[in-house]
Amino acid sequence: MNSDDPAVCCPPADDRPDLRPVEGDEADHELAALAKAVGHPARVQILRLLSRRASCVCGEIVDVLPLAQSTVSQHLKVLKDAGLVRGEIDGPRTCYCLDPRTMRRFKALLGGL
Amino acid sequence: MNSDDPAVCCPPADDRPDLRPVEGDEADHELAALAKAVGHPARVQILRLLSRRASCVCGEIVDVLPLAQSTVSQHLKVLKDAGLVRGEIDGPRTCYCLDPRTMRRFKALLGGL
DNA sequence: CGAGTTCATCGTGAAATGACGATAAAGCCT
DNA sequence: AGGCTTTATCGTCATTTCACGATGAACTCG
Repeated sequence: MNSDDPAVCCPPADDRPDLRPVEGDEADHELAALAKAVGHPARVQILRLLSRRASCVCGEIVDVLPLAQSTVSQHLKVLKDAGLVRGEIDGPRTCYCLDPRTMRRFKALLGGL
Repeated sequence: MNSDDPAVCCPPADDRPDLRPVEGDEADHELAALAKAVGHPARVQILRLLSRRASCVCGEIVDVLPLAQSTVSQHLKVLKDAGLVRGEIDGPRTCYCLDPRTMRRFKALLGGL
């Protein structure tokens, strides 16, 4: 097997179109949930960090943010539950990256109003 | 004076460019605050309502949403404090409308990541 | 003036959020 | 195996949010 993947956690990009509507009750709740997840400065910082480094970071986030490790982990969970971020276990650590599909969806929903 | 303005509350559109950066600590907090304001289904519904009707609504929002009047007023205050919505007193009622400038800013900030 | 609207604000209680330290789980290295 | 690192989860506490009814302020109209 090719054991020389340094940080293979981010999916290889998904360009399939998203056919879900950007209006209606469903879309409203979806948008609210995504916005809520982003509605905290620390989480915005995490997202920006992940968008900068194409490569996925893990515990470096803890070093950058002025927060306790458990707090950062909580924020990562919020982002992961919202689908904005993916986490892949890589040995003893976890590798995080943006989910570009959900990011696009968020922008589309916001654009819908 | 021209007293025949039916609902003159929305500003006449502002096309001036927004020169503020879309990155950095300031932008992070700005984005978080905007997202937080949008992070509730009722508030998304209000925004959508206002984006539909070019004309500004006021207490019609209360009729549409399944919430008490005071609750709707609270949500409107959140949106207003975030700058996403403008309210103009028009006689005994208040006329609300989107602030397209802030909406654009929100989309620009989100686009920045 | 006085009654009736319309909306904002206050006070309150239940629930969610944000932060932390402590602890547990899972993997690496010698 | 044993120790070390890394991360997730738990329990807790303080704060914020959400929803409501009640009250108050401002305006219109008879």
